[in-house]
Amino acid sequence: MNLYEKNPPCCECEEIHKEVIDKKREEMPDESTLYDLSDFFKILGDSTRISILFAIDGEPMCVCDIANLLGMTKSAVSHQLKILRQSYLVTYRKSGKNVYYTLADDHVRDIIEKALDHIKE
Amino acid sequence: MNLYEKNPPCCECEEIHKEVIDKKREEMPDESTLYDLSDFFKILGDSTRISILFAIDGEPMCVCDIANLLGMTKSAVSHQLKILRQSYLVTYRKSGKNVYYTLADDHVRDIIEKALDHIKE
DNA sequence: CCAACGGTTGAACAATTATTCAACCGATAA
DNA sequence: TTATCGGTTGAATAATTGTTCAACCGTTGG
Repeated sequence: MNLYEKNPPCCECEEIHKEVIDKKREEMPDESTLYDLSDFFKILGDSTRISILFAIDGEPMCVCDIANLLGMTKSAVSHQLKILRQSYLVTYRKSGKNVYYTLADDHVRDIIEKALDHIKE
Repeated sequence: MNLYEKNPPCCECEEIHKEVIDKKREEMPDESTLYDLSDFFKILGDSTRISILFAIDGEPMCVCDIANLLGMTKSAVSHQLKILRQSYLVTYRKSGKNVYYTLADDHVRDIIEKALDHIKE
């Protein structure tokens, strides 16, 4: 029997419980969903971005104020805001020389709230 | 007036809305909470770990089966399982030569479920 | 018009991190 | 006891990523 055909080169061990594997494979979300999910969590997985999200929750803040609040440079804040913008987690409104950022919707707040419950136990 | 005293060296801009900054500063969670939160999301921010969590949801799986299901080496899976263990997201049970992993509690499932709702819209 | 300021951006650098590789441990079966 | 197999681990490598730096854009006020 050809072992190579049974096991792809990436996996050096046998299938121990084939039925379990087959069942699980059906239940798994498709690959793109898994990537979207982890990408979403990756955005929240940075203390700077989490801090920004808390800061702009409720009343909008301009970049300069966020930078002052968090003790960071405008540049660093702006870079992170760009990532949050591209992920649709924040929205902004321009007013004169300032740009005011706030949370895009309540969805994210809920998830962060749930995670807060989790880490507090 | 001494600019340096007003603005720490890390921040090159003025405080535009001092009242807003002061108010926000009071409302912010303490720093350790922000780090714990981002650390938690960091764990979920990897497609391999998310895949593992989906795989071992419900019926427990041994490392070898997980590796086969995901097309990865035992080693890579084991490394990620260690991280998930240290974060108390998974538990395990030894049985002979095998180690069976499953979700530690329903909390994580809820958060992932909420995130799934978010990215699907 | 032009200088000043808030904000953005790209490149470079530094730090973090996921996977590979090889060696190892423990339990099982011969 | 010894060989085998599932699983773990540490070091090394490769890839990803956050911050800094410098330059730039658009708006405002002199």
